[in-house]
Amino acid sequence: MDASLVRPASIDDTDRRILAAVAAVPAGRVASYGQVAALAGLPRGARRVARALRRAPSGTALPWHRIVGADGRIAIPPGDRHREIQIARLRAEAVTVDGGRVAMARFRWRPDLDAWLWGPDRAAPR
DNA sequence: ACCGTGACGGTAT
DNA sequence: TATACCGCCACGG
Repeated sequence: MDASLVRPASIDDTDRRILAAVAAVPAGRVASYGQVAALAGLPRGARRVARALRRAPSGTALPWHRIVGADGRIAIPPGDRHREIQIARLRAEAVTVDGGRVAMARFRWRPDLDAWLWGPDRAAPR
């Protein structure tokens, strides 16, 4: 058997770490591509994160919509329907999106702060 | 192997 | 705050 048929080279272990990091972002908060990369152990892997999400199946349960640019911008280019989907999903979680961007000072995920406010293993507040 | 491109990011202006 | 550059990394022609 060709392992590539079961575990395509297009989705390696690095991608798995990236997806795991994305899955860790709680509802109502957002993380930047670079932040996710750092969590996945890829200091300069922001673009790698973007690639992983771009390739993820559109029906995935992954909270990919919680990932935005470091400055809060919705990074998906206009014209791609996923851009509107992301905005709608964020708003559904009470995350404000103005002028195509999220106020990072208010919605950026801070794992340490959440732990301090709510304790471990608990969803973040809005 | 070369080169353009991008769901990026940090710095300078 | 916005724009311009440039470094970075992987992909595809």
